[in-house]
Amino acid sequence: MKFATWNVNSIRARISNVLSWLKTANPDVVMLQEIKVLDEYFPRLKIQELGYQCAVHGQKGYNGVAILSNRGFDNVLSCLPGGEEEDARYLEATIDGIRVANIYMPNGNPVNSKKYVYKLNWMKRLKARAEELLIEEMPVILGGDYNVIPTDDDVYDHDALQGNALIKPEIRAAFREILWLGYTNAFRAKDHTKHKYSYWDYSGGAWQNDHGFLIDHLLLSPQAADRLEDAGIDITPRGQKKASDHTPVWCTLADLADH
DNA sequence: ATGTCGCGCGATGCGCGA
Repeated sequence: MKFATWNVNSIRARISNVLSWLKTANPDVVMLQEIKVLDEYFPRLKIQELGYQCAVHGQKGYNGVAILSNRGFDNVLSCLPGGEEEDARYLEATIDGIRVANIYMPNGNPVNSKKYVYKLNWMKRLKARAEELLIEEMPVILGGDYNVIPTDDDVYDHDALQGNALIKPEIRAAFREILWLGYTNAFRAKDHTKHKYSYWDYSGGAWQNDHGFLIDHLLLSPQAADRLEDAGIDITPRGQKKASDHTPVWCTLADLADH
């Protein structure tokens, strides 16, 4: 069973790229971030034509998350518990016995602003939810755009990002706190190659020069990690016309029947 | 020749967020 996370930077601007990638990559579940659209304008039909159902938590102009599934959904939850819902950044559903949480973490820049405090608080709430999800001992995937570069080897030049919320030690520490609950970073469990990225800025020739960051992650609970078969980053969509600035990160879990 | 993109607003550019 193949899972992917992809910040598409507007689903309406990216629909051709997304449909094309679904056909090529054939994922079972896709977590989309920054769909930037109200639920009623989400291009459901085109996606349904490829055999996916859509759970959507949209917002006008900014943010917004959706989950695509070719195996349906149960128990959809569209707010991260433990605080006021300010933005559409969270969506959770059960798919084939796996609890899937789609995360669009606040960016947090500039530091020492309300936005930075908001990010730290959001991370605390996510940690609490991540801990709660472990209690039932079902497989859990926390996937999405974390806006966290976990180590200096996950960015082309950490000096260039000094003072940026994506690499702040306390942000990294908050990310590690979630991992230490017992979650495994799927990509890093399968690939230790340094300087592998999921995001390249549109400006300054970042893509052409491979000046990227690794900020999109799939975190697996122990029961999900036990079923991890493979994981990777599919950089092809980033090189295509009218690309998102992010590219899909994916993993495959063994089906229960094969396990 | 140029070099970021997408959005809303409500205009045919600008400011914002990323």
